[in-house]
Amino acid sequence: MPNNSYSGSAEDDELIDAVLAASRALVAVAARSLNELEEDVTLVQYRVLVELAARGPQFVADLADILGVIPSTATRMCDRLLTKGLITRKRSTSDRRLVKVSLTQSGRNLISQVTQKRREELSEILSRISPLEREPVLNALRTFADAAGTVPEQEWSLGWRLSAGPREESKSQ
Amino acid sequence: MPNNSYSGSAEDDELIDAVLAASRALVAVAARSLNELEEDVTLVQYRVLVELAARGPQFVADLADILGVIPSTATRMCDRLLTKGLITRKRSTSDRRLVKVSLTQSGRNLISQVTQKRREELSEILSRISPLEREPVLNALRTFADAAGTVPEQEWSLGWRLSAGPREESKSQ
DNA sequence: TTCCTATATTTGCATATAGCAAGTATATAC
DNA sequence: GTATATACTTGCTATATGCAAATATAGGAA
Repeated sequence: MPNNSYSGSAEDDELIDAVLAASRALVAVAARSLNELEEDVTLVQYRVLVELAARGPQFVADLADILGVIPSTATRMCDRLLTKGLITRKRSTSDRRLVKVSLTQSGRNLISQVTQKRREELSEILSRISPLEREPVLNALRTFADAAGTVPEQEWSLGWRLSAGPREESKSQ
Repeated sequence: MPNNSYSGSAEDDELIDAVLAASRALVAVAARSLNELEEDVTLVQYRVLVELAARGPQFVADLADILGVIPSTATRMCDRLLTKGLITRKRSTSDRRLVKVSLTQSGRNLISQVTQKRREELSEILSRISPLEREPVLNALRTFADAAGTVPEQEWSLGWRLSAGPREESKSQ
């Protein structure tokens, strides 16, 4: 073993599988929470709302940066959210080139509903982990995230999309 | 604390953040590994190749099931991968309705390259976790994944897409 | 055999997502 | 006051996706 840095192999694969499985589960949770609404929103659109909720109103270019997409994509994302009444667009008076994007009350409501649903589902999952293990699990996840977390925000454009197609009223799946 | 089942709140959010951060990091790793190839493949397309590599040649309908999409989507995914020379399509002689999809050598090579790159990056990350913690971290991730793992494969269509747009030769990011 | 039905895949159509390039409006610098 | 830079939008193209309809084939019934 010439390398002084860790260079596992089978263990790497196990780690990949473990994190992917965890992430998969979480995405599924988010997706289910979203699907249970009447409002028809994709996961990508939902993330836009989440960022607006977390950071407050943003200009289009900033929003694009946050999402890791180019401005034109952000513009069109906003077009769709505007149509759905989840955001508003307002041109700045001080600099009329800027357009500020804000959540509507409807958008905020949607966030709360999804958050609530997700919290319930998460509790479900956590209740299946023995109380003694909860804290260690959480710490371990943080340790991993920290070690890996040197990742610029841009780089995850992300891995959210569950359905890009037209509405899926039917929840046929 | 009236509830007998766990019903954390701030902790739920921390857990969500931890897992999402971890998953984000991993997706970024996969994406970087993919971007460093000359071959121009999206993460969604890559996943098709991965499943074919793991399970061997598949019929279109089975592939669709595995990926959690409807058959028409699988067909068109195959169209694109065929164009790129990464898979072959062959109509079954015993039942001429069936089409078997297989990896080409080129497709297999791509998988190995990405796997190699990913392994290197993962080792990078693991080397930043103290050796003593590695095992616990891995176990914790598995514990979480197991607890959450009641998720039907279909439900994660997944959360892979990093770029759906046209090629990104420029790697400008 | 012929016809009906079930199955496997493909194709047409619509929408969302995404990048690039060109266009528009506005601000700032010289 | 013109040139340049900035912020956003629009046109174009490609990927990803679902639904519905079309196509081809298989299998069973009359």
